[in-house]
Amino acid sequence: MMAERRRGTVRDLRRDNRSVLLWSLYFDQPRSRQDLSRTTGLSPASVSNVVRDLIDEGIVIEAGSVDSDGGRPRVLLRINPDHGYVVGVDVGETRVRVELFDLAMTERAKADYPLDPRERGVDVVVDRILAGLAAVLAGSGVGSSAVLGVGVGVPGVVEQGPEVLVHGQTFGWDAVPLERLLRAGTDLPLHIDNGAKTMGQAELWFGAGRGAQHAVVGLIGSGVGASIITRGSTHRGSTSSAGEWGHTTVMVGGRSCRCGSSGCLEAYVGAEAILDRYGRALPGDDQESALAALIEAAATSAAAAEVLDQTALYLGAGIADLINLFNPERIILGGWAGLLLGEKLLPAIREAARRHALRHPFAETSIELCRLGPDAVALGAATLPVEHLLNGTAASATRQNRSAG
Amino acid sequence: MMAERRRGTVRDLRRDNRSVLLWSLYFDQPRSRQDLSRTTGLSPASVSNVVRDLIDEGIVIEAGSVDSDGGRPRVLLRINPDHGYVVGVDVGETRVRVELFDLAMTERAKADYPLDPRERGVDVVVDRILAGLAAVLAGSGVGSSAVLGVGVGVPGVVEQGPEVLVHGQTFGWDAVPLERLLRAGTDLPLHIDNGAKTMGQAELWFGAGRGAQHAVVGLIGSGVGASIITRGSTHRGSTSSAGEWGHTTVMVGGRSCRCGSSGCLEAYVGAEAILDRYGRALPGDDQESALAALIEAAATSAAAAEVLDQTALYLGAGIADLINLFNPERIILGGWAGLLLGEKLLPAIREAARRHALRHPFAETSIELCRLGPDAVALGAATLPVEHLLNGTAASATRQNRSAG
DNA sequence: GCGGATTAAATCACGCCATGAATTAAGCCG
DNA sequence: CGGCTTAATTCATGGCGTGATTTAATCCGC
Repeated sequence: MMAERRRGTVRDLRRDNRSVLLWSLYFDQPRSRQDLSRTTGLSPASVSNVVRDLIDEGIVIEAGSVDSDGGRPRVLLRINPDHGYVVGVDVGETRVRVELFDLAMTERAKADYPLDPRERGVDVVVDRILAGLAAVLAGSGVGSSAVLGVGVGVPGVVEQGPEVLVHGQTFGWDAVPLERLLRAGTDLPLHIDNGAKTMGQAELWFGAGRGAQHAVVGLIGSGVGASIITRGSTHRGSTSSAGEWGHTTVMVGGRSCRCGSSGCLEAYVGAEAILDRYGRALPGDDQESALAALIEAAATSAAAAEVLDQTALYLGAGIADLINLFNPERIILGGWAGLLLGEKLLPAIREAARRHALRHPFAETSIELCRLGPDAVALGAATLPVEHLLNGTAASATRQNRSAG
Repeated sequence: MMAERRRGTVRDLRRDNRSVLLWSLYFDQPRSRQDLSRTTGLSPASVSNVVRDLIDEGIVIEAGSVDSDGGRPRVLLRINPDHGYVVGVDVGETRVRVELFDLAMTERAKADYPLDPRERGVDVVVDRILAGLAAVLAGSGVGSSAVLGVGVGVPGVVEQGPEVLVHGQTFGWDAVPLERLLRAGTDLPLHIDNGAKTMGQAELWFGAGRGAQHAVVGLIGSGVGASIITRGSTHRGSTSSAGEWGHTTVMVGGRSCRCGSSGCLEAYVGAEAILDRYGRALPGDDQESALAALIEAAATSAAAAEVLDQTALYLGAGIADLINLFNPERIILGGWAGLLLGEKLLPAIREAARRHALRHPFAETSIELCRLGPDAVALGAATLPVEHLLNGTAASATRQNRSAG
């Protein structure tokens, strides 16, 4: 049942080498066999052998050749974007979004369902997801058998045990067996993860985190979360709940937080907290436009400017904590509120972080903004099945199970 | 030069399997081949083959057999404690300690040199280390060629680049090439690391952290540091300075810290800070006895009790931050001050951590005290060459270089 | 337009590996 | 002292990566 990743046999060696080649190619296309041999350390002979298999399977295709001056031209290789398709689902606080991508992560179809805050029941969300799945398949003309898997990003903690359980505080979900519930409506491989983590992975693969081994993607919306990347992959901790940056304490005995504690970072720099600290009416009927208005007002209102100054101070301290503890190469700030704040306050945030972090690790860390838009949650969710394809884990096995089941 | 860890060839596969067997055996001795086959997943045939090599090399020896009722008895295997020896060095703030162990980590010799705070120059420390090395070799009768390597735990950040550099704030060291300097006096393999990290590794291997995949070892002395273990090994970050727990901000705009920032955890729960916060004269001419006296006084003095209550509060908040960010299985509290405080305050610390951490990850985390004494820094440093032996990296290569040089 | 030079890629022979099956070793028990 | 049982080794087999060799595909100079 459990796809125990075996090691130790000579066959696993091949799978690993194959995986190394696929990863290398996926993030640097197109490339020649020679080039792959150099960067992976595998011999040209092995690259040839493995690539032949990959071409036979249709994962890799030849893509023209590069001119030479006096020798056989190098044939360029790339991942076949149409070898398979992946679906990413973003279960957000106000909507369920489903997107279908090819392997080059080009969007091929999209479906969007608003989610009434009063009806965040599991069954409603499951319905939306399955409806969206059917819609993107129909809309793109992609057959179900061509889909490698479905990634789902959800709010709350996702416990990756023998049965995947979702604990979503904001949704009132407690130990919801989302995978099992979705299984009733689809037999595609499912990958469920926390939305902040999928968004972090999207930034890591395609955004501001490209190439980083150690990074933290901080997400500021109404609340505050983070995705922590160590050694090139997302840190989950012992029960998959790592990355709760928003509830680290930056002020012992400070403002009370909706989590029940006090002095949490989220109680100062979350959008809700910022607006609450300002304490006056602002134009805009939602948090997003209200925060934009507050930032606008800071040019003329001392009170607004003061709130933003404080926000930069606390946020800088929170970032400094990440730098001191993790020593990352990069801190990437995102989320809708993070981007709004970052555009205006990034210099102030950097300065506050500098003051609160140790000199040496701070000097080695760059603080940047996310490069991908709010769709990054779905995009990141869609990378989950791709990750399995590149690793050579389960993908084909699950496919077999599926056709056998 | 650089011992690039190769992968991909069928030979590396053998090295990996060998390593798996060695690790498995090292932490669960003695065991039969059968047992090893079961727990590692390797076939009995492979275990036999690899073990034969290991016995030929002298790393593993047979150690009796287990009675059977009606079958050939299982032969028990264990690591040969005398296959080689390792040296651990603890460069502390007030002394240099050098210890020699066999592979079972039984201490075979020890040398101790006080370090005058006025003479913490690099040359003095190097002299002490080399003198201690000579002393433990002489004292144990172990020949230099039988030593697998020397681990050195130092205060400050250790940058593991092409040349190992030590940045020690308390010692006034800036980019000190300690390895190169020691190399002038010995040709043994050297492994240099931060003292908090070596101590963390000692607790992970032999103390309160045994078996944990994710843990944080928090060390409280005059200052505050930590060793963060993720996926079973120490997290170093991009420039090896990760784990600076003491300088995370628990109180924006709070007490100023010797690092130049303010509101650092260390400015509240470091021994120096605690004594400073109490602000009255205490019996005892050093921090250690003064802190003990303060804890003693808390039984009768409301002011002393108040200081300790506050300490537990801040420390609990700091621990909660670790829990929220890392979601570890265990938090292990150590350092001389950490142990003093922990003995009295552990319930209060746990309660403060509970209040500041999210419910779910807190419930999955145990908060304990270190089990090893203050010698753990040297012990942990000595595990560094053992780690290389178990991994099959460099050890033999370095040995060859040595005899060739 | 054609051979030689040049570089890329595929093929081949070899050595090494893990493994299931078969075999040998080493003890119990009646 | 033979069966019986279990541990450990040995053997034959199929895979694998690799350096050396061969084939493929281009350019260049004449």
